[in-house]
Amino acid sequence: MPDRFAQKLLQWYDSHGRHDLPWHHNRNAYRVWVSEIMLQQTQVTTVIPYFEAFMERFPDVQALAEAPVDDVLSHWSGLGYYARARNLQKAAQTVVRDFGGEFPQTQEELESLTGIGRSTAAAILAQAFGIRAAILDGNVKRVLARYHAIPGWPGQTAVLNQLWQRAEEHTPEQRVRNYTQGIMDLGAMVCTRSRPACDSCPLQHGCQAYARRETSLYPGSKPRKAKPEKTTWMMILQDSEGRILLERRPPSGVWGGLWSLPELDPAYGADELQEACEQNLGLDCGEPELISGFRHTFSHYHLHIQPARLNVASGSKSIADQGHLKWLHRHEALNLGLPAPIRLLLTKPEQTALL
DNA sequence: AAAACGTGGAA
DNA sequence: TTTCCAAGTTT
Repeated sequence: MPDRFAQKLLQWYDSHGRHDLPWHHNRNAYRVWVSEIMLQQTQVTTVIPYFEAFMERFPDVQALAEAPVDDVLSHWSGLGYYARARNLQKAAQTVVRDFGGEFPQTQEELESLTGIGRSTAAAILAQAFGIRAAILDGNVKRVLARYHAIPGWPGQTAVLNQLWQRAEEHTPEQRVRNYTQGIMDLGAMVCTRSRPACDSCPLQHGCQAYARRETSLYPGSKPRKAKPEKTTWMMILQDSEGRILLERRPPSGVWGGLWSLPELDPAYGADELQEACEQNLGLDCGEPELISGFRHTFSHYHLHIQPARLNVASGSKSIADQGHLKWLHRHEALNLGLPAPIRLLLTKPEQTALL
């Protein structure tokens, strides 16, 4: 019995798939690569404006490799998973230095570039070079888990291995570019997470989950865990010129590499805030003004952010623009790749007055 | 193997 | 309001 899976999918793609996304134009390995990295765990509609601006500023791998890292991060600000941006530039430098500015065309070499894993490498091979390679993103996982009624949560290695095997089986020799785009489109537009449009699905015949009317059971859901609650101080330090102090965050950890308001351990307590601030930053600070905090929810925990505003004597400018600290005016600060919640703090109308 | 890594939209 | 999860990879 011949496998009609790819054939039916390609037929559907020709009339119903997405043929007009920004990275489909002027297609080359660089544009495909950047789009694939941006699209990791990120929806298409979110990525599009970032992709356009990024390509305007960094039109090729050379431009990206040579750019200041702050420039790269600022173009990523608000997109999340900032390690992607740092890895992207590092990989660009590798491509320029080790591959003569041309992207390699093997799975192994692509995966050697930081930020490129199995699925992204395959996507680049298929999309940019038309080389047969199986992808397995969230869309494909959902389509295959349903089509073959594969039980369990894809986060489990055993489940993931079955999905990869099916992905490899179905990937055709011909038209891989359209096939990989098509199966993602099907997952995004027809085989959706909730209320899939099975009546207009080209793979309805043969779909095990549909045959049992159990599409909602696949893929299995992630076991839920309670999110830990964390607390932190965010200091708004302002000098007599109205400038605020920013610090560069360490490369690992949340908002890695971005500039943010200086953060202080909540263990200090509100009463020790001034002293702790002076001690940590080496400044003469005034009395802290506590501002009502807010809770920010991350993937794995809740963060209670407690802002505090301090006026800093302009005499204590010795640390200005040294190391990881920087005095900036508000309009300059917004262009430095500030993480979204902090940008929120700086720009929300009801909170702007704080600065 | 499991946790960490972000943000915005949908349910 | 809270949870889930979306074109995953790294540690």
